[in-house]
Amino acid sequence: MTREVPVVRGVPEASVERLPGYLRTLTVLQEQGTTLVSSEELAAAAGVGSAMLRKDLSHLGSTGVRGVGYDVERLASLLAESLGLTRDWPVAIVGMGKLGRALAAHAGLAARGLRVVALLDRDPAVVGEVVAGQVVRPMSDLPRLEGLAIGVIATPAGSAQDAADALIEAGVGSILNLAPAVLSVPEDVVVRSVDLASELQVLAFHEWRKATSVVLPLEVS
Amino acid sequence: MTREVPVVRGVPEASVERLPGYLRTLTVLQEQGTTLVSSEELAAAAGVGSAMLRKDLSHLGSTGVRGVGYDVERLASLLAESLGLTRDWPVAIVGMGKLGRALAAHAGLAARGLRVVALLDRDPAVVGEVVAGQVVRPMSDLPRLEGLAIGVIATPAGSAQDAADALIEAGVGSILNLAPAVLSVPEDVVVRSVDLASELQVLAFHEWRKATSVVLPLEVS
DNA sequence: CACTGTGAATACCTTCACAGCA
DNA sequence: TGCTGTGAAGGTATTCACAGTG
Repeated sequence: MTREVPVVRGVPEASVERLPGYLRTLTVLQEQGTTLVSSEELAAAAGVGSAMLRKDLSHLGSTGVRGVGYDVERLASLLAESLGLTRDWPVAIVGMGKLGRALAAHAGLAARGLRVVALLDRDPAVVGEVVAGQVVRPMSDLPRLEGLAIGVIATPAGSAQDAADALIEAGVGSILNLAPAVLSVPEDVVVRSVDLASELQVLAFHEWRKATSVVLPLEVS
Repeated sequence: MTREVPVVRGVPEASVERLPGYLRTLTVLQEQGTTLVSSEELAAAAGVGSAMLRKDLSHLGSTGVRGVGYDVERLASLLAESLGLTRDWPVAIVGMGKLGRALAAHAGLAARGLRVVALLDRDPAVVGEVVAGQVVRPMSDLPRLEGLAIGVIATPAGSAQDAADALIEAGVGSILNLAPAVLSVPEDVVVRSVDLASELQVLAFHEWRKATSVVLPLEVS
C-alpha cells in the first residue's frame, strides 16, 4: 500500500487514514445502543491508543466533554461530515476481473456516500455483461460520464496506466489503484495503491524474519 | 520476567512495505532485458526517491557498485531472498465471498512463494464447491492443516474474530485481514488490515477537502 | 474527580548532501 | 568521473503527562 498525498490543510494524512475506522467503530457502538463513550473505550475498540485518538479528533474540532467522554451520535456525525459522507461521490470501476466484480458487488459502499455509477472493461467480450445489476460498458463510454469523482483501477498491471489516463481525462480527482503498477498522474490527482500480493509478501517477510531470528534461547531473570 | 526477543533484522517496517514494489519493478526491467540500473532510474520506475531507495537497500546489505549502479539480476535475487521468496509459505483463505474467491484465483501468488493450500468457509452451502481448482472446506478442517504460515480473512466483519482465532489455533503466524474489523491477537502474530471501503473513504475525504478548500481564488502579486 | 485537549518529549521516517570508491 | 552508501538534518507521527474543566 502506498500513498502520495501532499499534506495540505489541517488534518495529517496518517490521521485521515484512521478516521474511517473510528466511524465504523462508532456505528457499531450506536447499534449496540451505547450513547456515551470515553476516549479510552473508543480507542480500545478501534485498536489504537487513546492519546492518538484524542489528537486525531482534535484535528476535526473535537467535541468531547471533559470528565465525561464523547456523545456517540454527535461524534459519528462529526466524522461523517469530515469524511464527506454528506455528499455522494460517484465512483467508476475499470476492469471487471474477479477483483473488480467483488468491489462492484460490495454492499455498504452506497451507505458511505460512495455511489458506483459505472463499470467498465476494455474487453468486448465482457462489455454488455451484467454485474451487480449494472451493464458493463466499454472504455469509450468514460468521457460521456458526468461528475465522476473517484476511479478504481482493477485491471492487469499492463493496462493500469491507460485506465488512469482515461479516468483522469473523464474528470476523476482520486484513484484507488488495485493493480500492481506505479501510476504517473498530475499532482492534483490523489492516488492510493493497494496490492494484495504485496501485502502477503510483507507478511511472508515477517514469517521469514521470525523463523530466522528466534534461534537464540530467551533469558529469564 | 523476560522481554528482549532477539531483534535481528533491523529493517524498518516502512522500508519492508516498499520491498515488494522494488522487486516487481526489477522483474519488469529483467523482462525488458535491462541488466544494469542506477538508483535514480530504479527509484523513478518504482515511484520513490532515489535516496530512499538506496537507504532501503542498504538495510538488506546492499550490493551496488559505486559509479555504476546495480546489477538487476543480483539485486532481484537479494530482494527475493530477503522477502523469503526462497521458501514456500502455505496460505489459508477463510471466507469464500466474492473477495475471497478473487484472491483464491489470483495468479502470481504462487510465483512469489505464496501457496494457497486451503480455502475455507463457515457456510455449509459453500463447503464442497470448487473454487480455483480447490474444494472449499469447512472450518473444522483447519486444525488438520499442517504448517500453515499465513491466513487471509475475507469474511464479513462479524465472523472476522472467530476466523482469526481459528487460524491462530491452527498455527498461523501472520494474518491479512480484509474484513472491516479490529482483530485482537497474541502479540507474536502479525496482522495487516486492508479495507477497500475505507480506502475509498479516504479518497472521498480528499475530494471533499479539495472541493471545500479551493473556494477562494488565489491572488498573485 | 474523571476525562478531554494539548504542549513537550520521543520515536520514527525521509531527504539532503557529500565522502568515498570503482 | 558518476554513482553508491550513509551521517546529519529536517519532518512527521506517536506517546507522555498534565493542566484545565464540566
